[in-house]
Amino acid sequence: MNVNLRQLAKLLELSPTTISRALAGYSDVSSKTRRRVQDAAKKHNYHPNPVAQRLQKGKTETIGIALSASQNYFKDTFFLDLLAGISVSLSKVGYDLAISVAPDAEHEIDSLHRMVQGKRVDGMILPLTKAIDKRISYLLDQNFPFVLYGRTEDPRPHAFLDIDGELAFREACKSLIELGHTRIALINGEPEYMFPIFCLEGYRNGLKSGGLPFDPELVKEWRHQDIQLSSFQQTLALMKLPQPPTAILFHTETAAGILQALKKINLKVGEDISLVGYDDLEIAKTNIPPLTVIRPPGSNAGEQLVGMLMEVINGRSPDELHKIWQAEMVLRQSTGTV
Amino acid sequence: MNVNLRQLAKLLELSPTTISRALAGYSDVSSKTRRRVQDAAKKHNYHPNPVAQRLQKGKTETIGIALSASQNYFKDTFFLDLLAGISVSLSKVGYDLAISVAPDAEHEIDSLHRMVQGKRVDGMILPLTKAIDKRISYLLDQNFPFVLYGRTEDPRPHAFLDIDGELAFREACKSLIELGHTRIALINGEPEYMFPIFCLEGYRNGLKSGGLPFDPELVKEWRHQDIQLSSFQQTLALMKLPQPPTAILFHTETAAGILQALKKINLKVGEDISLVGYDDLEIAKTNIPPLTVIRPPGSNAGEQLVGMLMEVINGRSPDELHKIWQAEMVLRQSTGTV
DNA sequence: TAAAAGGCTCAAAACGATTTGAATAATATA
DNA sequence: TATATTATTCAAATCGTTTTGAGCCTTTTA
Repeated sequence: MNVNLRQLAKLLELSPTTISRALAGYSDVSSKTRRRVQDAAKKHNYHPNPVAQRLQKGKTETIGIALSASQNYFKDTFFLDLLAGISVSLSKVGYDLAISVAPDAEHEIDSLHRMVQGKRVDGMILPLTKAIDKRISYLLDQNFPFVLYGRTEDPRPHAFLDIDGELAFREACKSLIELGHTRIALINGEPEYMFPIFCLEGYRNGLKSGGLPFDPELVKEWRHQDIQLSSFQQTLALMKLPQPPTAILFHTETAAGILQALKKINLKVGEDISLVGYDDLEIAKTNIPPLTVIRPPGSNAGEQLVGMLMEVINGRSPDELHKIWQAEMVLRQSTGTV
Repeated sequence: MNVNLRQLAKLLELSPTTISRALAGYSDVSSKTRRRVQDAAKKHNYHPNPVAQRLQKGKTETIGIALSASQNYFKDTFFLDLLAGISVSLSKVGYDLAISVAPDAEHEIDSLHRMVQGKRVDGMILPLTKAIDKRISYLLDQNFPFVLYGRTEDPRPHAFLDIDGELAFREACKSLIELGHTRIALINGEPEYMFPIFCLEGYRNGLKSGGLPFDPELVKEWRHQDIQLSSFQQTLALMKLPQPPTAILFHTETAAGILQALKKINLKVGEDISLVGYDDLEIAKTNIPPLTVIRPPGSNAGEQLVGMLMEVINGRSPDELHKIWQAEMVLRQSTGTV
């Protein structure tokens, strides 16, 4: 059905060289010939075979994303939106997206290795970074192009895009202090991941700038194996303290558990207790009352990551490829004065 | 760093042919030579370049999965588990998984087309099937290998794996009838998708076998753009009926909205009203009370799909490649007698 | 008018594997 | 001993592109 380069060349009584160069836009093809080639290509539905192109160019024109099924805190649309952004940006530059999902944390490196060592991709995108992340050290050791969505503690230069969690939680904390809150709790993610580390830092800085003491009792963690259950339990634990908090900072993926706990002990959100979540998931908008959140700039992270990765692949030094985006507060009815 | 076939051949003073055949396990290589080749391959970290193999073999050794970002009802772990199953099974047979996420429904076909027409994959896996599905007709028109996770109305033969939604909802309905319920509601997905169609059918059959009339007022639909909001509203609408239901069948992804609505009107789950959800998501286990659900056989769907697709790719007629799996009921505390 | 400069086009050599068909060496058969 | 078999190995062709380096016409320039 589909013609290849040689056949098209024969049809037009031209050499494969000329066809290839005409379609690739080289200036040493006369515009008459180019037109003729383009028309014929369209008519006969000619598309260069990507596998052959890859072999010749020595590039796979594929980038990889490695996930672990245990990282199940990709909630709601977040993950698919990111993937869509990456996917669309890649197809614009003719690249494919290969995805490898390890069944568990132990196989993370194996699947990375398969992609990298097996020359299946030209570069990698890594979301959900940890402070100490084997995947990242592996890629750095191999000197393989990659870009992180998130940060890590490895000091070697590398490209990354991240949301400023410190700023986000600092500002959220400040705004609660301005409303008069003095007992502000944080229900944080696991400190194994990098993002919660910044959240905690922002929270502490916010307290400090408002002249409030840091009370370790007011900081709890949820587990990502059972997000809702752990956040439910931690909320109950917080409210049982001798001096319970009047406001809670948290990650919106835990909202269902937190809200359930507050309901159980009959606390009215926005009146008895103030809530500020990070990330503007559906639950934040549809809950009654709707939740005040910190909204990360969402839609074009994928595009940005792809752009940065392309630069790394093309040899740009990753030292310069750092981006930190700011989130903004969206005030709704879950916050109020004390 | 990495050697290629020719270099390894030179190193061993053998021809590339012999190396290739030795590693591929041909019987016409002496076992002495084979051993020597294998050792050298390991020592020099030789891996055949997959791109070159693909060109020569005329296969991409890649299979594709096409999603749309608007299909945001991949909830929780369901999607990543499926992907993990697919990913692991594919890597066992040396295949890669290419993923393409269209930014919206309009671009679904474009991204499919890019994979198929551009010869980027050998076959496709399509989840979330619709009754009338452009993607499926496209693939059938092109006579391109694929397997569905779900069913469709297109009568042309094709391979699929599905969960028996009719049976699931029929049994759930029956069990509620046995508990004495006579007003049983269904909050269903959009009938554009195939699965809800079967759910409705099972619901009707369940009612019929229990001798109950079908009341259209008791059937509502949620929208997948705003799952929780729409299910919340539909639940309220149901309970405002002159004769409100005493039990609700639904899809567990809508549980948050439904539970919120019931709480708003102060109905006690498991006492004032019985609930049965389809799918055993985290919320079903952590809710108070935990929800009775219909649990689909989850873990190895990906493996099954890959196996079926490989058969289709290898020329097996898709007529025989149909699998329908049964779900089982898990009784918890959200169901009770009237 | 001869030489230099452009404009176009193409043959051949990659890219890195697999496969086909033939050649060689070793062994068995007549 | 000569011939047929069998066991190994390899040279060359192939997959479908891109790129390099020439080559042939025209057109300018001196």
